[in-house]
Amino acid sequence: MKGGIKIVVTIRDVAKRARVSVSTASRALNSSGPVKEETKARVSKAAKEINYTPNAIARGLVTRKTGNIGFILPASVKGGTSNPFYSRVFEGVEAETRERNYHLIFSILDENQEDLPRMVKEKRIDGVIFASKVSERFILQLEEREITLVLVDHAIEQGNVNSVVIDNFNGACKMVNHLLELGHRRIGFLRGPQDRPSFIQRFEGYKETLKKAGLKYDEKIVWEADLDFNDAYKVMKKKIKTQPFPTAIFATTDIVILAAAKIIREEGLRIPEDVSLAGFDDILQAKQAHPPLTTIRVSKREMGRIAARKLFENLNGITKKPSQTVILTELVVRDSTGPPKL
Amino acid sequence: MKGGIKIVVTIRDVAKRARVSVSTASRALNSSGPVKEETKARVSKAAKEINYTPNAIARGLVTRKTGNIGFILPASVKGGTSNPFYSRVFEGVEAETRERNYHLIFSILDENQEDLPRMVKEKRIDGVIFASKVSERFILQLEEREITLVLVDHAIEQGNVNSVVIDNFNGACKMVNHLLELGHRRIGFLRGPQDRPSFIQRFEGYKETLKKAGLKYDEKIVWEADLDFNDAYKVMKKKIKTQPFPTAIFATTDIVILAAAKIIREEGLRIPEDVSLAGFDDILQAKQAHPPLTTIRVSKREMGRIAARKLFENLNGITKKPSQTVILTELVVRDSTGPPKL
DNA sequence: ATTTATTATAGAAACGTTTTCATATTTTTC
DNA sequence: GAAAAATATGAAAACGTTTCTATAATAAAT
Repeated sequence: MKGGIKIVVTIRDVAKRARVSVSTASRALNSSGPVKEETKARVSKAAKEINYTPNAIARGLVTRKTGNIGFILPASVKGGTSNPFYSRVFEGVEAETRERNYHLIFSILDENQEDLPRMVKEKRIDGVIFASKVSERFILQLEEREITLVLVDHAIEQGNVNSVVIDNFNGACKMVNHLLELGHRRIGFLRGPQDRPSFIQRFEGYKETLKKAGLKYDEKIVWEADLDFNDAYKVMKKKIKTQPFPTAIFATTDIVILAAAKIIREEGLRIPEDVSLAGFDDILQAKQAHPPLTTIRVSKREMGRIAARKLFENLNGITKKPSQTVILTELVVRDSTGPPKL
Repeated sequence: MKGGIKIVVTIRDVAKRARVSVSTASRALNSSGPVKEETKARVSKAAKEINYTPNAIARGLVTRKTGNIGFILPASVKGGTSNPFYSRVFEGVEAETRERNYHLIFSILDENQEDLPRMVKEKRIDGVIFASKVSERFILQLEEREITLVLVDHAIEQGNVNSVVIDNFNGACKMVNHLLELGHRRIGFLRGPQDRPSFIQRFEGYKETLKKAGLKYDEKIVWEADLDFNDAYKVMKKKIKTQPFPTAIFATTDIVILAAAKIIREEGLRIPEDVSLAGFDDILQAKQAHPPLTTIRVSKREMGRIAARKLFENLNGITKKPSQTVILTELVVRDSTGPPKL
């Protein structure tokens, strides 16, 4: 075995050993057609004895299924693989994929790339999960090729596309209500780039809730930051002098509020005594922070699982028409919010 | 095109259109054999016109190369996909993989699984990168199948295995020296599980440096914690009462020292005035923490890139014999360390 | 006991490439 | 200008499966 001759065990060897034809061996192994119990046993035994494993490539060629699915993350997502939100979504996808005996190809996509990723063009995958923003042109191209697609944390206006999205609007409402109940009347909002539906919705939730409470919307305390720590830090550094300063700040994202927390503490202000801070997503660090962060919990892992499940249901023809699943949120009150100073 | 008839463009179509045989078409497209400039141009043109993309599966069947590589993370790694260390390593692997036009299959491996992962058995990959701990039996099985392998953040005693490891020992020495220079004489160590070479080496670095400085090793202030936030938090909660308490604590990992920081702050102690804190790895959160963490920087992304590069060099026959690459570290002094109180 | 239906098996084609081998064409050499 | 060498092309085999079709063996029905 070690002696230089490379031995590749094929189904042909199994067939020979079990003294059946290749086709029966195949049928026996996959239970894909009639075969006598006795021979079936004989084939399985033979396969086990010579340690046979089917070659996925060869199989894929004829079945036109690869057993792989793709997970694509746009290059614009801050933090890439290390992004605390999407890495958890990915975790869910991975778990579901593994349980179903599929394999998972991961890829980062440059958005202004004209063409479909090679992954799909070369037919390496059966379906694909797309996280975050995708261009419509892209989706159209996928549809044309009849590649099953699921969007996660993003929905597309027109068209029937599978998607798993967050109930962003109500999540934001919950948080603002929480702050209102604590007695805050001057609540700032640190919003993300407004080119993504999720962030727009969160902002809408903020505005709407203020309005309902009869409070006027003050754009002096609505600031915009990119969704990474450094940028948010810079933005807050500029805005920290705003007068009158809000008694509470709510941010589109935990990351962003964490950056705010840093600068606020550096300025000698106390959280929540001087200013309450609230985030969205409930990433791991929210709980670990000091003080632990009040936030809106999103089941990121679950989102991934659901997206994957949706994909598999489509692949296996269980479902045919695309659907949108909305993930509900939960208010998690920790120590970064409290009543305002009098 | 939309009308139900599924059109699959194959090399046969290209050949027909360019009025050459399939074999010349193949040669032309891949520059894999002699073909007249003129016909080559004709073939390329034809291919472009009908929008031909080679089917990777079919190609893989004959070339016995898939163009995929695997990245495997043991299930025991805390945080899985979200682990702040390995997710960055993965990022490096991904980047390198993409640049080389390979694809990346990600998988989590249950360690006490007897058998090789399906990914390799079914020949879906050309080579594999293994992060963290791997069982020797596993490596042997891979060698037997002649699957190229690179270990990252782990080395194996016996045998010639490609690996990329950290200079853990010297990294730890640097940090302890830094603390000594600040004037600390009672330095605690929060170590990780001692079943992994990396963590043993870091611990050795700690002990050795103390010894060289003529300080005695006090096991009362050497504590062991699992490498996740919660466990470290629990451990520290128990040990916080230790008397006399160290004036500085060094931990195997940033995560662990971050957990320690939390409980220390909750106990009303100040960092670094009352106790200096130092970590290892320089994960993103180290810089973002309050106060920012003094730590040992490891180029995680670079580790991933190097590992991948090593793999590709082996796959392409550029290098034949396995080698070990040691990644050097760098002391990063931030605000969590300072001179001890008198 | 014969026909009919059912179940088992085998042979061959197909999947879309690359590669080997043989043949045809062109170029070089003497 | 013929022989030799180099270059260009095409036909067919191969990669390892699954699946289709045809035939053989068995069971059920008359």
